Amino acid sequence: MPSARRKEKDARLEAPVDLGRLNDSFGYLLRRAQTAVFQRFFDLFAKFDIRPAQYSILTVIESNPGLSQTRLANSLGIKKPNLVAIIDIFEERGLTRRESLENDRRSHALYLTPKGIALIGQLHRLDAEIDQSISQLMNGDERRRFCNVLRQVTSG
Amino acid sequence: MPSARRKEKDARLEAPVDLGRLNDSFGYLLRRAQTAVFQRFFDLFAKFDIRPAQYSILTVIESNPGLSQTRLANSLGIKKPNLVAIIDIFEERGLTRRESLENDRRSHALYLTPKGIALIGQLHRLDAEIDQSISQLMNGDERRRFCNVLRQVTSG
DNA sequence: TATTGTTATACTCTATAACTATA
DNA sequence: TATAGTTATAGAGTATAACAATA
Repeated sequence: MPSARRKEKDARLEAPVDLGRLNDSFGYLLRRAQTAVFQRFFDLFAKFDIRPAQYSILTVIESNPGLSQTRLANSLGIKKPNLVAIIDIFEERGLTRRESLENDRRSHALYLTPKGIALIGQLHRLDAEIDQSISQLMNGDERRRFCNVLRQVTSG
Repeated sequence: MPSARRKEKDARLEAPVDLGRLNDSFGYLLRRAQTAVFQRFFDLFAKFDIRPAQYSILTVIESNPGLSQTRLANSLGIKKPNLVAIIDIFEERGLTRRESLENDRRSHALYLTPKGIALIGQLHRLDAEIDQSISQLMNGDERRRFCNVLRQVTSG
């Protein structure tokens, strides 16, 4: 296909489609925005071989050293069975360790290793970078308001 | 386990976990909010055996009668191959139809059937219901601002 | 040579039931 | 009898390569 026609065709292909009611559907807008932000996380974290969910898990272990897998899973809305393989991989990579408790030997206390602590510091910087690129679209008051709205939406 | 201890244990299990930096991560808050809203869509649409992605597809066909599968897929950020089975199911259920084009017989023009039109009307009402429950957390100006921010985040 | 719709396929994410060892 | 962690497994959702028909 000649380049002129090619361009014409591309334009038609990318011509605006009317999204109709979706344009004003909070649920749809939220979905698309979340997907876009996730993609940025994915790309930025790729060089550390860390995915968004893994980042959130390391962050919670960092802030709550010694917590159990059940509490960790509940806090992030992850099912316990799906956490096992993730923690296994962290241990293989030397990022976290499971410590046995003397008073309840069913439970494991989770901790970051020094290597894990070093990594999460780098990841936080990337997270903050993404956050800043979004935050610049708003002023400080708006950002606080929107974060609160998002928290309210999440909890009920 | 006695009921008193049971309660004690539940409290400990549900005790607040510090999410650390995630508490101020727009990406994380967006993710959790989107998941929560999706769950509401999922539950509300269940009685029509329609999932959120299916709702968005029907909506775009409604607003752009005769568009092709490629344009439909591009507009919603869906890969073409993943659209095929969805449209097949719509046809089996008598919600949409593919019409052959005389000038380009590779392409199919998509249309809602009368049954599809009736259904999408009901779905829009449910979508509006969810939307209203979220919108009441803000005033009108905030909602418009927030939607604009979400659109900006989505487009880059 | 390029594009539309399609098939096949693989990978991730998520969800549930059931097991084990402890309590 | 109940709980923590685990295993196995099944279902969505999503991604890519490659094909046939058509342009």
